[in-house]
Amino acid sequence: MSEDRTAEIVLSLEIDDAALADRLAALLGNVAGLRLAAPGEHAAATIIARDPRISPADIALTQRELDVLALMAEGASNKMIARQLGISVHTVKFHVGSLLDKLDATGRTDAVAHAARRGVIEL
Amino acid sequence: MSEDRTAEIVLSLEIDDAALADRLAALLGNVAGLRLAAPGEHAAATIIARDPRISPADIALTQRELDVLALMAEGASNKMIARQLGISVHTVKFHVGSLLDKLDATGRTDAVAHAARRGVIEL
DNA sequence: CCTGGTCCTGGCCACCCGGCCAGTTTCGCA
DNA sequence: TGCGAAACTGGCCGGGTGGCCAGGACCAGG
Repeated sequence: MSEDRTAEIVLSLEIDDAALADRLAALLGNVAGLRLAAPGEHAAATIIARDPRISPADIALTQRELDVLALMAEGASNKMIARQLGISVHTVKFHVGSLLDKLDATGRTDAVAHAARRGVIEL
Repeated sequence: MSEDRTAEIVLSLEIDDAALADRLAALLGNVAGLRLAAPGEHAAATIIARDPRISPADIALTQRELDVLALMAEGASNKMIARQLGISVHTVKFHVGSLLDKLDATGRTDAVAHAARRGVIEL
């Protein structure tokens, strides 16, 4: 294998908070067996800390809306969703309409993108 | 400020490679000033290492297809994309068709989801 | 020179989507 | 015991979507 288990583990940092980044860099710089990545260098793992103020509001979606949303993210049509959930196409469209409303989206593609951005669903 | 610069930094791990996770946990466990998060505990930062085998192949998309894809991810309709790029709706549909083909998607929503999963676009 | 790839355009058509109207049941909460 | 929220269903319809056919222009490489 190309993996050398004696090699240093290379870590890259993606941290919004500069103070936190400095503290982490200082701490990790003294640990034997791992190393911070040089700019552009491929890292085995990345340490991420995003500004939490960006995504505080998780939208209030009902269970059924979450079901529909998940299938939408899989690219399923209203008809397929209806079959999958054992409900009529009209009901699916009803839930999709609610989702477009709550997610402030103009269409199902936009809805999935918004939901993914806000962490409501995982792609 | 609410930040206590003497407190430990809490890190959580999201690593697909179990061996790598073990090595990192062992290394970081002995570092004074930081600590690994308990399950469910809020962490100041997250160490992420996704299985690279999942997204090795960045699909070969033409520049125009990337343009169309980006606008699709914004929820734009074919008509809006056409206006935005200064081309006809037919041409947009042509590129969308190519995208559906290359991304192995059944529809525009699926295409955006696949593209996001493979890192072709950023939501 | 000719082939292949990309980009562009047109028409046609079945189907899907989203918004509108209307109604039902079930449930928990005041 | 009402009352609203959630879930579900129906019909209707304009516009959007995706698949198919066809074509032309441009440019790099064989």
